[in-house]
Amino acid sequence: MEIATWNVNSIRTRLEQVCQWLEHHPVDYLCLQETKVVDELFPHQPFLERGYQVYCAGQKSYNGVAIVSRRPLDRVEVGFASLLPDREEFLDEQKRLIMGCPLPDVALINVYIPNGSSVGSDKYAYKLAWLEALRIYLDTLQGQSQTRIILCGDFNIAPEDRDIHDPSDRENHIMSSEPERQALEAIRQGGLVDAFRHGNPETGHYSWWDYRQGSFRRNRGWRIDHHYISEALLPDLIGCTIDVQPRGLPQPSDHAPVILSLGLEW
DNA sequence: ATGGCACTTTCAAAGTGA
Repeated sequence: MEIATWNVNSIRTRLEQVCQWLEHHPVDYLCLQETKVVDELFPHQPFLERGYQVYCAGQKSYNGVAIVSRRPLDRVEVGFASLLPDREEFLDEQKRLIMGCPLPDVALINVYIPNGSSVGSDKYAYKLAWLEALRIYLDTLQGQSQTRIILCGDFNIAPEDRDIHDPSDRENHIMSSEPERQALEAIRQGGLVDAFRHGNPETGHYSWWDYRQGSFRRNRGWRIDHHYISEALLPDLIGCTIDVQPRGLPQPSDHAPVILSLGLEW
């Protein structure tokens, strides 16, 4: 089973690149973030023609997630509300979470975690609240039925200094401040493993590069797009790789796709 | 200290991202 995550920064602008990429990398599930389109306008047809179906949860202009799938997903749900009905509704107003089950005891959760703007801002507080809700959501999901979890997406957090080209001043920087890292660590402590870091200890591997200052050419990036898997899935882990090729195309997304390979049988 | 680049939206200047 192959699963990719890719923040495409508008699915309609990136449609040709995404379809091209899928033809060379026919993954089973492609988890998209920042689709930036309402569901009625999501371009289903190009994916249907390539043997995929689309589960999407979008909004106008901002955010939006989707799972492009080669097989039907069971129990597809959008947002926190399906498991956390008492949670404040404002955390589901922005379309940032979609989940479905490839297998009865495996949940695939695709997230677009808030950026947070700057440390200490209102958006930063929203990001931390969203992360706390995600932690409770995952605990609830795991606790209910021993579901194994594949959690992927754009986390907008570099977990460690080796995930940043230049970690100086990281404490005051969005995506690397200590409260953000601790919030992600609290999620991970529910028994999740960073699939890329399992066997890739060295620095210099990134998934996002700023559009400005020739950041990609100079490999001045951040590793903020991740796959986390339940420890119970570790025996099935084959590998996790970042495909930097699309980032070098004309008019690219600022993120590269990250591919998870699992030896799971259908 | 600021902007640098790209995307979206009642079409063009502003909000957002990271």
